[in-house]
Amino acid sequence: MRSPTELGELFRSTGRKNTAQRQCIFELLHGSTAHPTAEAIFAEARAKMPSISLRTVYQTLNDLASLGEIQQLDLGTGSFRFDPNIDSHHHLVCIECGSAQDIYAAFPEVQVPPAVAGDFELTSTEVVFRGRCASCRRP
Amino acid sequence: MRSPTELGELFRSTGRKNTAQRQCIFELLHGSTAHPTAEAIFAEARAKMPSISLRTVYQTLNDLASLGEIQQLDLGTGSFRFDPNIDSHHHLVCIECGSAQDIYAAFPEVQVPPAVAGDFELTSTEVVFRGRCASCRRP
DNA sequence: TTGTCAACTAGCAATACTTGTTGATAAGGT
DNA sequence: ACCTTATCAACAAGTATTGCTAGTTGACAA
Ligand SMILES: [Mn+2]
Ligand SMILES: [Mn+2]
Ligand SMILES: [Zn+2]
Ligand SMILES: [Zn+2]
Repeated sequence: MRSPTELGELFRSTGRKNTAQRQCIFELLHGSTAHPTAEAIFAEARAKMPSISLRTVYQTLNDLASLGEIQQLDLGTGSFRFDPNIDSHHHLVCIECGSAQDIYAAFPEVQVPPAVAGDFELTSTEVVFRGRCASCRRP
Repeated sequence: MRSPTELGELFRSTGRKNTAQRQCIFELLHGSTAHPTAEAIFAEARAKMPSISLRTVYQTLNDLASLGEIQQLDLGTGSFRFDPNIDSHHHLVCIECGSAQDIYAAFPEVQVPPAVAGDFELTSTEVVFRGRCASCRRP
């Protein structure tokens, strides 16, 4: 995703408002690699802006996602994860603590078998590796 | 998963009871390839047993899953899908109607990159293809 | 700078899916 | 047939997300 300043301009140019709450969320997301949930972002935002509401966090995340600035991922951990990395990539997810990390690898062999592919209009291919992360293995 | 009769015996031998409601659910799942939700199974079961409760359906599905007779899949469609096919396989999911079909293909090239693999204990690798199915394409 | 107005915020209600609880019931070993 | 206890059905509660609304605020133009 773009810088907080650029996102402010993007929001204004699309008829949205560039509010302090939104800037706060932009800054938290920028450069984050933790794949936070809405609740996690809410907790961080609240530390800087105690009055911010969870509803505003969801609203802003949804706006960013529909503008294509972040990805909303369902990694099977019970709630959506938000990812400022919009490149095509895959994920490694800990089944114990839910932590997720990027896997940058193209898997060109992963294709829908020809027998099925004809009738189906493919839009995305997701690979999720699951297991236990280093810190969950050493207790 | 095994036949409804065998599942009845399995339930009894694991200290569970083989009730009419459970047999009904076993029969609905047996040979099904639709990856139904709990609600879908509830609707079908209710047609045959009007008094069955949704709670009982969830209970039985959870029992089957913990016995390893079915898989509980999160395909990102909002609710769990239940799969009597317990072989290792992947899925093709329609983003419009939510229909899911099996993809039987081994992707041996799909591996966690070595730089990451060392610290991570891998338990499963899931591939989900998303797009629009044949009937959703022709309106 | 200031006025105008649509968009936004916060708080709370509602929804969707799943699990917890409980008195009554019925399966299954003896 | 009896007794024990898992299960049943109904309802309540929990979790994640979205809907609603009255008051507030940012953006744009005069
Ligand atoms: Mn990512
Ligand atoms: Mn399947
Ligand atoms: Zn972990
Ligand atoms: Zn479809």
